[in-house]
Amino acid sequence: MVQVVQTSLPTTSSSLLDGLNPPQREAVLHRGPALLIVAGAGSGKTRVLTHRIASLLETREAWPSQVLAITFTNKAAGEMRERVRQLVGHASDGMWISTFHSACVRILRREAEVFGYASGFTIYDSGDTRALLKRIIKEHEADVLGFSVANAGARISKLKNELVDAETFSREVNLADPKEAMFLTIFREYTRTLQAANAFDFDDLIAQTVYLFRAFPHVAEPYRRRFRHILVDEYQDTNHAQYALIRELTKPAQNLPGASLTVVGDSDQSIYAFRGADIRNIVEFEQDFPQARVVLLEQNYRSTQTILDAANAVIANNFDRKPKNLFTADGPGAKITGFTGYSGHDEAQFVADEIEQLHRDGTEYREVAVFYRTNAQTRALEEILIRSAVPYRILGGTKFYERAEIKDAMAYLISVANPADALAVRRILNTPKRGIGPATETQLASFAERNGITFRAALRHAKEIGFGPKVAKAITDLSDLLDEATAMTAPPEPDMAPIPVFDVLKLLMQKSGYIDVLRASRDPQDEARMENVEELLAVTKEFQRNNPDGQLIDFLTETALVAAADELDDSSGTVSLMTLHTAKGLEFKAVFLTGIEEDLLPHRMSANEPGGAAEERRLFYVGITRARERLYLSLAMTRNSYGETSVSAPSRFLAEVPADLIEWRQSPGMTGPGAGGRVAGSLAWGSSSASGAGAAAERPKADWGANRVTGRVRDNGDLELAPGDRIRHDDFGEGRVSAVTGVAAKRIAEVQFDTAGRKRLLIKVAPITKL
DNA sequence: CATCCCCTTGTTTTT
DNA sequence: CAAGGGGATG
Repeated sequence: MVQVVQTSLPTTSSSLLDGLNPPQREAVLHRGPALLIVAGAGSGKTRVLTHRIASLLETREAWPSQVLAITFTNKAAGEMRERVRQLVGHASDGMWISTFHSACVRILRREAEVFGYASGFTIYDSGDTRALLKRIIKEHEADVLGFSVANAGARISKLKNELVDAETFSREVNLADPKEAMFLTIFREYTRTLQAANAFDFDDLIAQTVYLFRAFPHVAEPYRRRFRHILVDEYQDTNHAQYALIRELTKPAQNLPGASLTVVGDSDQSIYAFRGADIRNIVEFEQDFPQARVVLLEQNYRSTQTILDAANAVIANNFDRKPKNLFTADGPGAKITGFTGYSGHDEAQFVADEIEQLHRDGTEYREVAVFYRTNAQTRALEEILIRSAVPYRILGGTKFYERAEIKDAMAYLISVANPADALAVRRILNTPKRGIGPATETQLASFAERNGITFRAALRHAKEIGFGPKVAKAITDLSDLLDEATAMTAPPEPDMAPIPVFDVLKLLMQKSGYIDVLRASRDPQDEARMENVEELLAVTKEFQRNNPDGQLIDFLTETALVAAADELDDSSGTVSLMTLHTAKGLEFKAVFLTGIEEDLLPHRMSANEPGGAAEERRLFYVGITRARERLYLSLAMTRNSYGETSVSAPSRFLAEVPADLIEWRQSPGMTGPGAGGRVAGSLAWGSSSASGAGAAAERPKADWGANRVTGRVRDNGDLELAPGDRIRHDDFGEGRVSAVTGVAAKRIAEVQFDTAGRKRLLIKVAPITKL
């Protein structure tokens, strides 16, 4: 096919192509309806995408406003915007560079009225969804049929990602099956409640946008006309709803061909099947878009060849994939370090010690990351990192916005922004305690239902319902407070500027008595809660600084859509801990992959599912390819879970890493007789590990025997230590203090142990005694 | 209506 | 081992 368009346009300047390899250049320069960039890990895809956008602008093929770029996380979006700005200056401001979810919220807020929603809708997070489902399941006693919040929620989510809503489902369901009938009831009620609350859950954001475009073509039309160039990153992780959205947006508009679509992805990094990601979206891209061009990026600019060799060898075990081989022009680099601990704590101690070694050798803490398969594994790591005085940060996990006090504060704001949201109002009804119990709540709810008004509105009628004077006053006070806050956000005079979110939240927290209750409490945990509320206030201030015109609803949108990886602060001088899933798209100089054991990686829940093991292998692959220079693989012989210690076995994936790439500090084969007793027999290895075990056997056993670590935590109060003091450590034996740094609770002793080497210990919590 | 205590229950990843 | 629910008590 002749690309007439291309030759008639000015060409992209050489500066945009400088330093790009031939396939990268092709990916920047190709013009046509559809382009698939198969980008292996670390192959410079962000560079290609940003240069492609800059090229489109430079040749005047596109206005900034015609560009829609979709990334996986807000952090990635911010990064891309920044890099585009460096290339084209403030022209980047007019582009939409965001996640699927943010883009859809933006569209929905604009168009909500078209299909019966108000623009101030609430976004329900997984916690809200859980609470709602819990209530519905309890109400219908659905638990006796085997329904749980988890399984019902997962199923609803799955259906929504397939664009099946409750009514569509009702047409295909077999009502003779009581379980199916019950599920339909749950699904319907869940949908109905969300609708009544003027709320969308995460899945709705995508699915409802698709529905909106399909049901109201005149709404879709302006978006189709506007976005002429659509670019989607991490395409391998799109689900059906997201795919459908892209299809809707790339449909021809009146007198206009469909937008040009560029997708970037790597099917070897598809790790979100559980969330509905459909690997077929990328595998069948060429059938979907018959005129598609495919460009392959295989040269890696991130990792050493050793790391790439390991990654290539592991992923080669997945069948039905297109062969792909990552390579680098840089050297082989250091070998991969392997370590087998006796326990999760022992493994964690290895990680802590090794991080300290890296740090002494000049690697900054923020260049180091520790990955794991499940959040539960953070416990042991945290304990030891604290004790070893290694500064760290956990991404994801119990997130800031999931803490009860933060959810409370947010519920106050939501009650103001979206009075239809009964869940939010009910949450704050008796928080802080004002003597309004479940009975009162039920009465309010039924009053609202009888009179066809919202729960929020029912609060204004407390006197008519006939509560006692105390209860009625409590309700009226709350209602008045919410009214006062509402008036602040939506001033009666149109030319008056709305009051900043900070002041609204402060008013709500003060007048509701929330802050007073926390302050008066003797519970030490409430002190932390107080600090969290203050931190949230600081967040609102920061928000106002970044968005001078930002409304309450914008603040709520932003906070509802923060992802784990968004929290990563590159300037922080701390080690990053995160799950393998969160690690996608990131890179670090040194990476620790922990818990490389059967039942953990691959996880036992997915090992038996069809395609499960392959996806877990991709997860391992993603982890490996995050490392630039140093990669560590560790596992433990025993692991504590649910109060019990169980024996674990090395992951099948470990044997897929060529043995000559790993230098075992302590291999699974070595943790045998004398150390782990009978356990060793169950850890028998394939032949591939034999040489690894041999190489590491040079180290004296006593050395790592001293590294066995227990999981107790203690408090030494203000034990005084000075250089020269002799101490005894429960795990490391005796040693001499060589230095003391830090102050108060953060004093750190550097100790030269007689057998266990040099360690840094947080004096307050380390299991030590002065001799 | 609030608080305390016992019991059950659950074991993956998340926008 | 944890958190969360349910029941009994103040």
